[in-house]
Amino acid sequence: METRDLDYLLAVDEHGGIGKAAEALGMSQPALTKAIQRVEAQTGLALFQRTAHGVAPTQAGSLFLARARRIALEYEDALKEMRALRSGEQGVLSLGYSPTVPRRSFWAHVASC
Amino acid sequence: METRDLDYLLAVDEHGGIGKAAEALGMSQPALTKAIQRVEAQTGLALFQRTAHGVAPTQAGSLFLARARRIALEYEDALKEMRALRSGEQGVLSLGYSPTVPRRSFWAHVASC
DNA sequence: CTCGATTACGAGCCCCGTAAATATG
DNA sequence: CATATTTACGGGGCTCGTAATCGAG
Repeated sequence: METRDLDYLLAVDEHGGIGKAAEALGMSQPALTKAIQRVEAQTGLALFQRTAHGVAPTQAGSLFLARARRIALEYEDALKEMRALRSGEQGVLSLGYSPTVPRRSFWAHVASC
Repeated sequence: METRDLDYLLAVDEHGGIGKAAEALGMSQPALTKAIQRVEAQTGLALFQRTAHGVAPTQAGSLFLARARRIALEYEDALKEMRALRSGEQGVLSLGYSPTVPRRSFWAHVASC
């Protein structure tokens, strides 16, 4: 499964239709149709019910969409964290302690950072 | 990003080396090398430090691995839930209530399921 | 009638395998 | 020395676009 597929699912759910979602995603309707079918094949269940005015999540679809939202968010968070590390906004603070170092000079050193 | 890539990362971390991980994954070592580089390109950071005896996670790598573990688990959980739904082990229980239905016959009906 | 599904075709990309040479700690 | 990286080559699969047609609520 690709993270892109999660966005596809969420877009279809948001727009309530494959055609509209495809337009919003900047892709063709047949491509998105196939993408959704791909995911449904991987889960082994119909995730959307096709109606005359578009699509609506099935019960299984609702459950999977909830998980998809969660996973998509955590993936984005992971990338954000990496971006933060990259731009130096955030770092990993490591504190080492050795009994041979006087506590006073240790904290003085920390403070000077 | 593909979920497969998460497994690649975790395997490399587990085995402490790209060569060994590649063997465990049943793929070639150059392919896994490129896969890791792919992920590192997407995160914009080096996730593993190359040593003489294999590789070790960098600080950024440790952070990303933790998130990767979490996401991989949640993805598996999502698939498991779908599998459970599919095989009827689990379902979505919906209870509807209408004042016009006598409570006694309602519960009698539920019990008969 | 509206929207999704399907078909057919092809283009392009991506991932991987193999094999050998190179770099690094 | 062991391990990872790089290079070159090719195969295979997957994803998408287009265009047109079919199917169903």
